Amino acid sequence: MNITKYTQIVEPSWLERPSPQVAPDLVGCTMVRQLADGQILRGMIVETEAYGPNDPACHAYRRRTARNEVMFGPAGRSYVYLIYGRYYCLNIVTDQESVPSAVLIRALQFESVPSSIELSPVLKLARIAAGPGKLCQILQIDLSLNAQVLQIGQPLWLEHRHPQFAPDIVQTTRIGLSQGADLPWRWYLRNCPAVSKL
DNA sequence: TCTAAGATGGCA
DNA sequence: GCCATCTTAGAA
Repeated sequence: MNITKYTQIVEPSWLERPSPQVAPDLVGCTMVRQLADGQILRGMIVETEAYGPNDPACHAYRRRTARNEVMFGPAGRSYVYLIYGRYYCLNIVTDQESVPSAVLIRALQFESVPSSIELSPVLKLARIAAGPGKLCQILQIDLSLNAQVLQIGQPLWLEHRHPQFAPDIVQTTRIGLSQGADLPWRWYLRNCPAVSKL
């Protein structure tokens, strides 16, 4: 089975569901980043978390603000934010318009080291995009990629997983939260070295 | 205006 | 375990 050669683009309508439904379905899908020079980077999504309405850990829990605005918009756009003044995190906006909801992409698995990346021994390939901040570094994502429509020809888009690929997905609680830590809204591919060790 | 905390990651 | 680093949102 060649997962990388299957390129069925994810349409916004497929993302118009509650984030806890979309998040596990995104595990095994491919995140695609096209740089300004045309170079394309691809990584398989191996870890996700859902955030949604009535969720105390969601950035939009209290009210609509300039930062979380895109979460209230239509599905199929990016939501990028700065965390700890140091790293960016990438989310996929989900659900119906006006319902603040998104899926955080926490880890990607690459099949080869992107040529845009400084060397890096093969030993480290498995973990070059292990973590929401690290994957944004690899994909060269910053706030300029916030609120972008995910479609081919844009800087970012998603491709469905191969129809014959049935990932072994584990469901558990989210990471790094002080509120809403009890909700089992994190999913990851079992036995994948890029997944957070928690 | 002021300030505490944050969906992190690297290093000791 | 600790800290870099700075935006955001809630409090005052």
